[in-house]
Amino acid sequence: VVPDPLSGKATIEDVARACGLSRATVSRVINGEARVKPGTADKVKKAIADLDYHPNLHARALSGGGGNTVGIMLPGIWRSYHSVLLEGIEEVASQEGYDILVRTKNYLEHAERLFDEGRVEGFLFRNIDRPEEHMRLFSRLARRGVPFALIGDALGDFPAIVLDNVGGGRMMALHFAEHGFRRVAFLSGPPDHADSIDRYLGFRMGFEEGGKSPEGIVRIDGDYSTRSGYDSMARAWAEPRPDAVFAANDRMALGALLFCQEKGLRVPEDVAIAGFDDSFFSEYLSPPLTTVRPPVRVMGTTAMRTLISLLREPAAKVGRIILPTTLVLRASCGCAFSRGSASAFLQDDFNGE
Amino acid sequence: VVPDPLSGKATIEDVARACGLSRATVSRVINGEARVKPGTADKVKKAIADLDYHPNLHARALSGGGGNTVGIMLPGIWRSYHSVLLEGIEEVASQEGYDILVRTKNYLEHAERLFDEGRVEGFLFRNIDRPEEHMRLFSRLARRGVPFALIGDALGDFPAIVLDNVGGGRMMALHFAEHGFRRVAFLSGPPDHADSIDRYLGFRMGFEEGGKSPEGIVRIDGDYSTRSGYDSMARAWAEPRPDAVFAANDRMALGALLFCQEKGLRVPEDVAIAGFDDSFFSEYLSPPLTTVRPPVRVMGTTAMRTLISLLREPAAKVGRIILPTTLVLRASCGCAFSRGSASAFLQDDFNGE
DNA sequence: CTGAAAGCGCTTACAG
DNA sequence: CTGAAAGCGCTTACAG
Repeated sequence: VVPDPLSGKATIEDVARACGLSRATVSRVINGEARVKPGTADKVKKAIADLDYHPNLHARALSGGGGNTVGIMLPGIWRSYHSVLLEGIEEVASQEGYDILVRTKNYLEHAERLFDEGRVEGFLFRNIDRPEEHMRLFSRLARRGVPFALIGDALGDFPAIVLDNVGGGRMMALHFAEHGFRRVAFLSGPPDHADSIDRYLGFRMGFEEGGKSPEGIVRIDGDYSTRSGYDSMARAWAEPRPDAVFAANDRMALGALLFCQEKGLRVPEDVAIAGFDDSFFSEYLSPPLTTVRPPVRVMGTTAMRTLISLLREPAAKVGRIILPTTLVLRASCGCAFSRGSASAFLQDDFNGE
Repeated sequence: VVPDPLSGKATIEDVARACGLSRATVSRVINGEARVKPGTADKVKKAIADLDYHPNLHARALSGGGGNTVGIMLPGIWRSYHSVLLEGIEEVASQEGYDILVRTKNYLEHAERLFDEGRVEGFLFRNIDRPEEHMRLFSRLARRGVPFALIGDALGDFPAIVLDNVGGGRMMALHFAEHGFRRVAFLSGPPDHADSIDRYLGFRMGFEEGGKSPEGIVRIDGDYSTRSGYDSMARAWAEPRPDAVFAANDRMALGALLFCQEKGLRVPEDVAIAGFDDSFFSEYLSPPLTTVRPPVRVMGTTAMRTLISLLREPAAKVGRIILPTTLVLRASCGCAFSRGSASAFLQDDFNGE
């Protein structure tokens, strides 16, 4: 009675017939309902295996079963960061029986449609720019009761998985203090950007905690770009010279590094430099960049877990979940790892690309 | 008559009622069928807009409309490569009205289920390892008539979008010849790996074409790993010394570079080095690595176009599509770009991470 | 514990 | 050009 697997797929009707039961009973077995006689369930399971039966998603979803699909909206530019995030998300999704629909472009225009069409039941957003437009979308979704969570940047008070920026800044300051740096420049992002502000606050806090006077800190506003890191470094490099520079992100740290290269300043001998993000390029710079690493993969798993709990309990109140960062010490702060990456590459059989 | 958008979604029935027509007619308008009176169509469209109606995917798919979703199966380790690929794929998918289901892990086990459940109608695979298992899966899918295409590595004679490895090797050889290199080492991947073989063949071809004797080429087999690049370079660095080294991939080129660093050899003064892939780290090495760049984004768009044509015409015969590569000249081959990346970073407002 | 039946929201011959 | 009706493959009260 095994049907030709080539000719169409088996349906629940085929299974029911094969074991002499009704579709309803088969359905109950599939969905793991309690009230089915064990012997009956076994017969059904056998028939399912024999026929290589797979319940049709669309029929299930149509009749109220739910599509078990979520939309993951990522901006395209995140590259490796976004791949790691996706891995974390997928790991949890897979465990919980969800599939993932991904969009990296124009998701602002498509998100609602995906939901309206019944294609996805909820969303994870990694929003980074255009806060007003995101805010509008999120408000609409919230009003309609669509489950979603944000990754990375909080906006409004929607459920969000964010970084402990204060803690990251603090750790870096404590490390700077250990190195004995007294005069430091903080190359800030946009002065009104929450992440940058928190990194700065944490940095001040840690610096004092490390026994240094916060008077030794100069803050220079920028805009996160490599260019602005370069420019801010140029401004920072005035009398009295800083011992070290902490940039609000790695791109700005790279800009600062380029300035030093151009001026013939040695890093870390003349000035130490550190960043934030542990961007993919940071370990390849010369010297390799000391930085703060976000727990990217964990952000993914946490976000997906949060979304799933929201899917199951839409009324649940979820606020902000704050994830701790890690200090990554490389040569640019003066730690003796200079070009040590070489041996690491060889040992791990470095999996570049 | 505008229903509260909060309370459930409008159905085709709502639209039909709103304009006093039948569901069939509304359906025809939605699907752009010809035989509908223009005036009627307009009324329907207005009602659709008024009610903010979106056809339910599952109902559509169930009644034969097709789910317009494809599965993209990528190995997790590709990082930035895989993001760019996805962008290309998504661009075309979006234009053609398809959505994308992504899996980066365990897709070998899940691919068939995704199809069996009706979740996806076809696949794009970026397979890189375990050829036997992939081969088994692909054969089964082909037997069942499931549309799919491979990206990057061809396997069997399934539809595949591949790189012009011969052409890439040839371009590098021609460039080496211009530099006047006469003795060169080719650091090969596994001796039976098609990509590596083609890169080698192209290289020989180009070297001769450039007026140099292929006798000057030494080939050393490896396995693509950084470690093996290091070891092969150690073997290559024997009398008579090579002027230049071409590695079958950037990871091996990195290994070669590490060997040189350790031995105090200057690159490119003592020996030039080039790779293949333009891996994300290649431009950050010191010196930045000369390499061959695959058209990653175009591979994505081409793959998706191919899949869509297969979806529409399952019987169509699609073979291998070979895409050209680009030579990327940086400092490691002796071109005067030494550390020139700096200015490039600043000009483009380098979008790292 | 099990089954008959209604219904999910569409599409598509079949009539007219 | 348009509509009534069947059907896609499930789930889920409702009976028993």
